Amino acid sequence: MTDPDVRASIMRAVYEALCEHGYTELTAQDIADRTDKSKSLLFYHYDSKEDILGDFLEFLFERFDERVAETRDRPPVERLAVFVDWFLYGPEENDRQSFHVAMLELRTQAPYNETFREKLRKSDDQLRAVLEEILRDGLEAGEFNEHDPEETAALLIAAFDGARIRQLTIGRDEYLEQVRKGTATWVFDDLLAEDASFPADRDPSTLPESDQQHRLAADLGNDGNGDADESNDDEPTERDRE
Amino acid sequence: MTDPDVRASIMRAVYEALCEHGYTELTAQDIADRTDKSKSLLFYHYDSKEDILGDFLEFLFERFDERVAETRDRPPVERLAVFVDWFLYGPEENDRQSFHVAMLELRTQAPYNETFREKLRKSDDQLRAVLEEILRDGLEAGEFNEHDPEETAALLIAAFDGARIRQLTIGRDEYLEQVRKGTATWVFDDLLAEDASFPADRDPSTLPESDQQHRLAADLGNDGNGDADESNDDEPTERDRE
Amino acid sequence: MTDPDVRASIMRAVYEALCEHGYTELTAQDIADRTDKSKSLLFYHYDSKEDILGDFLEFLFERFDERVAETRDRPPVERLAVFVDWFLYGPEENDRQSFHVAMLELRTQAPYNETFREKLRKSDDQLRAVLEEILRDGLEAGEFNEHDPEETAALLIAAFDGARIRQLTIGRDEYLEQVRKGTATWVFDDLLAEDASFPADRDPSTLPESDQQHRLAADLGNDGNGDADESNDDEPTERDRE
Amino acid sequence: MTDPDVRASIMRAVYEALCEHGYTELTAQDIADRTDKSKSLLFYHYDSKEDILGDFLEFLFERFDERVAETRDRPPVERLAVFVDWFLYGPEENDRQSFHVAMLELRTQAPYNETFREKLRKSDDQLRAVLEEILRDGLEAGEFNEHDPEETAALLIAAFDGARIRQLTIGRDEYLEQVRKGTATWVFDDLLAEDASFPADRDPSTLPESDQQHRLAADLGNDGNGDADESNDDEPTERDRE
DNA sequence: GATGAATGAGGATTCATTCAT
DNA sequence: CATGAATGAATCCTCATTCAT
Repeated sequence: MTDPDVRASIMRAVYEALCEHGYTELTAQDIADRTDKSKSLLFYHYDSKEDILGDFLEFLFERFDERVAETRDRPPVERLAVFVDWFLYGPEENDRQSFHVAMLELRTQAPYNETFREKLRKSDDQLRAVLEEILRDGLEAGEFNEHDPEETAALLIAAFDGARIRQLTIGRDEYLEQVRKGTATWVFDDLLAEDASFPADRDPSTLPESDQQHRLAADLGNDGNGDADESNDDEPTERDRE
Repeated sequence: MTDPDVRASIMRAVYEALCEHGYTELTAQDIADRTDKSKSLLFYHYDSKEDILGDFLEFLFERFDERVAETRDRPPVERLAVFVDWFLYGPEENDRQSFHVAMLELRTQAPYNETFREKLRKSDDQLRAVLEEILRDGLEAGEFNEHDPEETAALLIAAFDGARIRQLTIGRDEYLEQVRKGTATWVFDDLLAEDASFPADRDPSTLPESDQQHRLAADLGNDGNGDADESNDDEPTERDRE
Repeated sequence: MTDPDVRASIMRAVYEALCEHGYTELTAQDIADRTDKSKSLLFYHYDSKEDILGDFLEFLFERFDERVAETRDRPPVERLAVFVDWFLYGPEENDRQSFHVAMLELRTQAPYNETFREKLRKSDDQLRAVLEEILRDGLEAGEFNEHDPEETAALLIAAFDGARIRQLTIGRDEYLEQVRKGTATWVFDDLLAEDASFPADRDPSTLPESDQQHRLAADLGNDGNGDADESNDDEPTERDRE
Repeated sequence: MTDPDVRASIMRAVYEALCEHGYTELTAQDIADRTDKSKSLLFYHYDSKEDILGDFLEFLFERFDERVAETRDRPPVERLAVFVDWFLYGPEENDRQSFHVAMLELRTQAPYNETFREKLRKSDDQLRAVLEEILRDGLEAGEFNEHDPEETAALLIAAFDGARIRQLTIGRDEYLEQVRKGTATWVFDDLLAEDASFPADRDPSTLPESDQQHRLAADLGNDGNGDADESNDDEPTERDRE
């Protein structure tokens, strides 16, 4: 796998195929179908289907890396708010749920798959590191009250992840809002120095234009608003079955 | 499906097969193999493999129902501690990880499966109801400070679930302890009236003898320490592949 | 199989199951479902599914026998007209097509099944014998011109059967009318003595009230107008798949 | 399915499998076994077993098309005689009965199968068109007396088809001769202008060397006298059961 | 007689992966 | 590089038939 263009086109195909079929129902053919190349070629570039997905995780990780740096110059409170919104609501509110569902499926394969596990660990480490950095910066800047950044980061990430997962799997969208309010009540209100306050209600208009995942979609060469199913609410999208 | 014994034996087979193969790799044959009956019989009792798993979720739900009542007579603070320990650590510390991993796989299929979704929703509703009940009881008993039980329950469950999921998928056991401490710091310390305090460190010896999931194992007719893989730590168990 | 009531109820179940599922898709369960007894009992009374169908053919044959006698006292020309209408249009015009389609499927199994073959031969022999009898009676009565009854009977039955089959299989209803007119033109017009004439157009109102197959339905204990699909024309009924 | 050779080899395998197993008992494996390829390959080229059979009907239709043209330059009376012989007796007298039985089974599935129905209709339309053409040509050439070609064609085809079906299913070979004589008596003797006469007895020696179905066999790449069962008379061949 | 339970022997279809060209 | 063709190993599910009660 030398040619970055070929890789990019495969990665994009994987992304789209995951959105439409989910991970469990994903076939090599599904990926090839979203490429202008043949299925056989996939196995020329990769040793196995698993290998392709492994590289996809790597690809995601690389993109994430690039994006994180971009928010480094913002003040800690703002970065924290962006982080919360990004994690809890993802791109375009409920958009791309199907992709996140597929990623969730993939995550559940990590216990059985060394490669997946390793990549997801790197990703987890990095995610916590970013949040810890924000918290530490806030401490140093005197914007946050004294606390243990590591412990707090772990709690917040667990809470956000848990909320997102329940929303994605059982379609309970209200979870997101409840958990957001819960973190505001129990954590942020105490975390922020007395003069500051975490926005009680989420106001999307204050968000920076291009958040992380918009960028992911852009990187993948689509508009982040492709032909994948996006509807949601009470009835999660049925898997696309050919 | 009239005979409860037959159902029980199938449910147990499903449990064991899930532990050994995970959900994604689970075949009807795997289930039958853990029964003294033939594969065809499964389809005599159930319409499809999916149907079997659906009933398994129902079965789990029924057991859970029965167990919850048993802790009702304890004081709220104790119930809360039991709840946290049960959720975060599950039975026998790291035991039966493989089962929980499989359940996690199954949960990720809910977006594609109406039946799974519905059962998991019932389960989620009940779980939150139990925690809210504990919180409300504590408020009424004056053991807890004023707070919004619904919001708090949602936050705690999300955090516990998220921690467990990360531990299960990427094998980061320290997540559990970090999140436990985080909730103690940010939530429980404020929640409990001044004279009470949430145990800073978890001490298994103080736990009541038979917690929920020991009971599940017992219900399923095994010792909760069966032949399923149990090793964990840094390297999650590889799926048992025939 | 001693009890005639049991046999009758099974025969009726076979009839209904054939109407709804066709022969190829017919299962022992389908038959049992239309009985108030269990599937196992079928195999108590019969050695095999094939055996059941064999007895069903026998049953049909017995009914047919009884019916034929009833028209014996009519004049030959009238009997001939009834025969043609009965054969070409069956009961209630296009009704019970599904049954006849199933019987056609069954007939095609005769080459592989000694029992079926034998019963169908008996049935064929009898059918030709009846027509020959009519033709011979007409000859003797001077109502028909000189001809070879055996040869004519064979031709007519082949033509009627072929027309019916094409109508049933490819849904070309016009075949029936064309063949009826064809036989009138080429056979009946020459067959009938100069003073008589075969009705050029078929007029159902002149038919005797209860023709053969109404009786079959009645014998089977239903109204000959059950819940089986009856629609037809250009698009033959799709098989009922549970 | 681009390669015509592959298609041809599959079509031939279908033909042979149909001869040996009949339609009802035909499995994908039976077809693959008569190929030098694997069963999976069938599903690479076709979507389903049904799809294969659908294409087989199409294939037959194409062959038939080609053959019809070849007799176009003969005089109407001769074409009529060839038509009758071909239809009533098929290739090599009683040869390939098993194939025709299988086709009959397939025809009875048309009511349940849109694709089969459509192809069989095309085939039926063409068959009648050919006969009507012969009759019309004979009228124009003054070789046939005045009549309605459409009506006559329908009658003849119904009679021939009905005769063939009865012969195939119940093994009454005499039907063929009787119906042939019947048509001669009632139709052809009147149809032909006074100076001509339809051959009273069938004399195979006068038939043109290569009739239609010899050609089919040849097209299919075998000698028309393959290893399929051919015995007949009173006891139709038992289906070949593995 | 009657039945619920049980099963063996398929049978259609899928899919990751390989290979000749 | 690229691909169409090819396949082995599964996998779910069906169903006639049997059997213990």
